[in-house]
Amino acid sequence: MTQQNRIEDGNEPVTKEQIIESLSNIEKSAGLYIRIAELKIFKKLHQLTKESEITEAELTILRAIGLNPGLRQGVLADVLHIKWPSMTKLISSLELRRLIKRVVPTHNRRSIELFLTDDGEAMVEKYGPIYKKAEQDIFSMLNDDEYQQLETLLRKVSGWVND
Amino acid sequence: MTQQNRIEDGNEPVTKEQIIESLSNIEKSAGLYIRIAELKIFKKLHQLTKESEITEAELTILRAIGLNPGLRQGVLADVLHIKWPSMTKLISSLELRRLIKRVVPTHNRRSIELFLTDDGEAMVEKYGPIYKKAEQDIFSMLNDDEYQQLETLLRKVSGWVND
DNA sequence: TATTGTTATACTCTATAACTATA
DNA sequence: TATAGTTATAGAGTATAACAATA
Repeated sequence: MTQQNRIEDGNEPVTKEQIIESLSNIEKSAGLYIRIAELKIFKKLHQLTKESEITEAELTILRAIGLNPGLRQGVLADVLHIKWPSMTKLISSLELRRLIKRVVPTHNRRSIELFLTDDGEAMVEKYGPIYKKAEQDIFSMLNDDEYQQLETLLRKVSGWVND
Repeated sequence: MTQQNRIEDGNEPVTKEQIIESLSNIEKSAGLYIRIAELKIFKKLHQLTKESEITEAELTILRAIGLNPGLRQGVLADVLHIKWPSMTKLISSLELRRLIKRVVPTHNRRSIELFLTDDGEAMVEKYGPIYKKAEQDIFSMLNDDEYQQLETLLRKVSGWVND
């Protein structure tokens, strides 16, 4: 807070472009780009989230359950890199809103299987396309080929290489 | 985390691989992959951060200042998609630790220019390679060509296309 | 004893808005 | 009035550990 030595007048100010240019030149920095890209996506989605009844994370969970009825939440948490306590909260909230139901199977009463309710399915139907459109906007600067490449590379990096 | 293979009465349990497979089939989902990749990176870096005197975000800021002496923090905040109040905290912390100095130029006393101290430069020298090594690990499943492609594509997505 | 999930707590991040000061 | 940065406060997200119930 204390003022310091006022030296060197007449410096040209550093512009955004110069910073980007210089940071880009730090050897390998895909990690930095991923972070920036993620922040951009997050901003966009956050905007959407404020206007909708559901977040993108919740929608992903609903989709996963819809595609895999009977899914256990622990398994889903591991796949999506979400900690169990966080998943508990998310699932509880979704259940409160009647979007999913929990079923305790008789053969193993310590696990809980998840299913979509009709409302849950309707939610996926409704917001799926909206979030898809948002994603298309985010990646609109890539052509189809490039998008495909990016997807493939990111799948490798994320460890989701099941082909 | 590893056992899933007990196939019990009627419905077989859903495995991680099945979830990944099914989620992968949701048409366009690079956003999801970016998030997962980011989480992986974050985990790795967090590990490093706990053991070092500086976080990756701080190191990026130091690097940016080192490469652009006289940088203003508002400009840097915008480039890195960090809000001003957050940047204020980060910068204050770095100043307290004597890694940077703030200089108020005489020609515009409401702006503040940033410079690295010798300690700051030493910090970049010390931890730069460590974080670089971590990044190489994270992307080790890509060959050089693939890494290059990924970097180029992500730069486009992040809006850092200055070429 | 190991698995599956929950609760409680604390800590980091970030967002927002109101504020100071300079121009 | 606009710009540059700060402070204050509150909210979301996540981590950790301790806990309960089932196997």
